[in-house]
Amino acid sequence: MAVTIRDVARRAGVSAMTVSRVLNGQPRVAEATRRRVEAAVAELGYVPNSLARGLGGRTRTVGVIVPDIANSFFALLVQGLEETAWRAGRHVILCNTHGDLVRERGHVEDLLSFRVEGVVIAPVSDRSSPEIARLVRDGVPFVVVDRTVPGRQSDLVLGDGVAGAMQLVDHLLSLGHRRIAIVTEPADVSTTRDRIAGYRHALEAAGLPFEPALVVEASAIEPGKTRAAALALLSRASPPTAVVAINNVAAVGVAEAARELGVPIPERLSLVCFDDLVEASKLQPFLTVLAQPAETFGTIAMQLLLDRLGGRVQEPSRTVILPGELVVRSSAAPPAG
Amino acid sequence: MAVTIRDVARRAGVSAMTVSRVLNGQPRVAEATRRRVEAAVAELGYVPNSLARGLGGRTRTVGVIVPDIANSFFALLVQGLEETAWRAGRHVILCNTHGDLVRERGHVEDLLSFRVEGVVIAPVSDRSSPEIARLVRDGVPFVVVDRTVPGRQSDLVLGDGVAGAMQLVDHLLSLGHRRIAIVTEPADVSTTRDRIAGYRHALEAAGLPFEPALVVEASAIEPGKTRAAALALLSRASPPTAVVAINNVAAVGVAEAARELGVPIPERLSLVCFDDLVEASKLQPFLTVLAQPAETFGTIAMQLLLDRLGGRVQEPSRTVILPGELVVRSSAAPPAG
DNA sequence: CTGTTAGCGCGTTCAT
DNA sequence: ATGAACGCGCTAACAG
Repeated sequence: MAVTIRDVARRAGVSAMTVSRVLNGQPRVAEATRRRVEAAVAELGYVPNSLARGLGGRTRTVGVIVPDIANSFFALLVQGLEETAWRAGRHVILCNTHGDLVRERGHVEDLLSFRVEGVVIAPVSDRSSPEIARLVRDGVPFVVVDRTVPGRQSDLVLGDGVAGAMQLVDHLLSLGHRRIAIVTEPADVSTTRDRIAGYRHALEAAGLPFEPALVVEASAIEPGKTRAAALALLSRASPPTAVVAINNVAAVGVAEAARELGVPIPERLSLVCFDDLVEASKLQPFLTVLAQPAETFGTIAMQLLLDRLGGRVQEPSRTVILPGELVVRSSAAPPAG
Repeated sequence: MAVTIRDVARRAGVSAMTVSRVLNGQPRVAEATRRRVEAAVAELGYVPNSLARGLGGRTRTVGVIVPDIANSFFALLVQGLEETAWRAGRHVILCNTHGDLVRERGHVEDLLSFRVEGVVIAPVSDRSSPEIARLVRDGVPFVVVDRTVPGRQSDLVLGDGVAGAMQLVDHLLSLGHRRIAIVTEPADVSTTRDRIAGYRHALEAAGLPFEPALVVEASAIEPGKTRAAALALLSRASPPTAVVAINNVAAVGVAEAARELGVPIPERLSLVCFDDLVEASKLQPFLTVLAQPAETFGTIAMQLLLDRLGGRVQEPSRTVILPGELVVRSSAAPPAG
């Protein structure tokens, strides 16, 4: 069916070996022969079989595992990853876990079976550890992004959750807020813990108590949960005057709940969050955020992986912490009354 | 290095063939043998080599080519594609073209070289035709989404650009607008033409002239172009009272330009567009849009492809037109004065 | 029920 | 400068 290297060889009147040499740009081929082969390749529309190639050598393929490609943070991340991989002649096998550990495990196995040269993974949670272990065991280089996994040494690309949360909280404090809640995700994700830690630290540094009752758990996977949590939070007897949302999904949930309850933002509730909503912000600058360079997360993560594939790395592991940027818009204002 | 089927065979005291049979769940294997093999597989952490498998048979791999993964429409599309592929035991090789024909061509070749079983492509433009031809020639099944390509018969999943634009324009007309512009993209994309056609048709049906001067070309690839075009449009002596943006990117560009010029929306300019900005709309319901079921585009496109791979399709090609939904929010209002 | 043979398409020896 | 032979890991086809 498909045309093989032998078909090309026959057509050009040479051996398969010579065709292979031409294809791989090896030196010891007569110019005339090279031309004939190239002509044959073009005429036959020959495309080398990457599988056969990969069987013996490198597959020029990398795996990418993310929890939610529809989330703009991860979409941008993937964009950066794909772009960088492509520039290096690699292709990306994309795996979406939907935050499901079982699916993540399956995807790791599958990527292994495709003999990807490496993997970039934004793990589901701390419990992704066994999946990661699989990669270590098989000696497949990998880079972890956005969240860490306990007990695994690896290249890492992260945002600074502690510093970011502090900036956000400090901003709210400077506006005069004293009752600041945080709407989080499950604490088995390192990013969540870091951000909560920063939130707490900023509060305490300002001489304010850390009140566990103001830490409310939402979920990017179950949108209903976020809405319910936010609704409950805002309906309390003494609701917070400001909310730090742990990411854009949570922020959207809080905004929806506030609207539902007729609580205007920022007049009666200030709202800030991690991750910019790029399109929304251009449409109507509104949300005050700690913007993270999502696409850069991707380009750097892939670059770290490529470095390792190229064998030009001595360190056992490298960590890159990308600073976020506080972008002040109008969703946070001084508290009422 | 990696453990092979032979290692497993040795460990289980059987032949490679028997291991293969167990792995593929074939019937003619003694229960006891099966257990031993399964044990060996587990102990060795064996993962079958998909490349070797693919060399002889199916690769369980499909290619996905989109112009811009960072655009929420395509991110959702990809989400639908990946999810459906995964359910069918297939993996996705993701290719982002950035609207670049050269890159698209390269990607098609690469996907062919990986021997993907099929391809889902949102082509760059009409000029993607030769790339598509390549797929036809190699007999690789494919589905075209979101935009057509001239002269190519294939499965197709599209929105209804004509009807959608008519709904949008009718909405503006019903609000009393008579001077309605459309900010488009290059006309070598079928989707653009369809939407312009619908815009024109709705205008003429209302007895209004179609004025070429009110058709302004922007670009999702070059953001600067959109801004410049919108700026020029709104600065005219007699500017439009309403704008139909051909997609979310264009809408954002128009909103930015309006803000820059101090033109409030919807008070002095009504703005509507194709494609919802889901997060933005939940955050603050604002933009009146013709929402398209982006993720469904993906699930259906992949389903069409899988049907074809399964050989359970007789028709040479099938077309699915997905209706959009007019979602009225607050970015369009009756014209001033 | 299980093993042997052969070949998928390519690159890597080692010759010539 | 070019070619022949072998092997990568797996499975279909054919024994036994």
